[in-house]
Amino acid sequence: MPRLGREFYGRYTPSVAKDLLGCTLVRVDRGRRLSGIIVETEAYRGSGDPASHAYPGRTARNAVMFGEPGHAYLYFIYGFHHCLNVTTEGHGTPGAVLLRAVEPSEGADEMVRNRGVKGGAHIADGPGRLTQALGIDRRLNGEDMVASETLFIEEGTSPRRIGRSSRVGIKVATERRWRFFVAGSRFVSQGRPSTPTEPITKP
DNA sequence: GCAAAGATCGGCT
DNA sequence: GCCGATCTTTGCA
Repeated sequence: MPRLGREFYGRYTPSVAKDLLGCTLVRVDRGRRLSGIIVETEAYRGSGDPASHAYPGRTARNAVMFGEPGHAYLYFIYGFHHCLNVTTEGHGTPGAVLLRAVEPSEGADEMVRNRGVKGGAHIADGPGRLTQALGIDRRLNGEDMVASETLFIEEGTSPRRIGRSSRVGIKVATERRWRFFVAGSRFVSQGRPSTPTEPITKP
């Protein structure tokens, strides 16, 4: 499948987050292709979104969010985990979509090894698990996912039923339901409510 | 300089 | 369900 282009990412962030469901995240690690179908995302914007890293303004860490859409924004959290985002919007408006879970596709055996846990469950259902499974860390911060040979996203088929909820792990702006997931998928990180899709309204 | 909080995970009760 | 691990970034003195 062709990969997503700049124009896909350069849109209203919650729309990008929703449209990424069903697309394939690809990581080429030491010559091997690892991939998974995106089943859960969250949208983060800038001013007006207190839950976003970009809310207080541009800093050294969040600079990528203020740049060109389609780049990887990676940060280290809780002393243990990396989180992978793709930047959105552009033209001075910060935005990023947090990739929270994928359904393992190519190279699932290596993902299990990367995770280093027993059993086949919980391979990439959570932002920290996802990056560990695919061998992604901060060295890829700023990577241009439109042109990169090692980290990019390919087109896919939009899932039939999409659920949405408040974002996970935040304490502010919980009224915004900017977490999107494939309804009924057992690969999402938590909760499988059968919430129907609603139109996305701009603030 | 220093203190505090953080878009989490895994193990244990 | 609760708790501890571990470290980066940021804000304020």
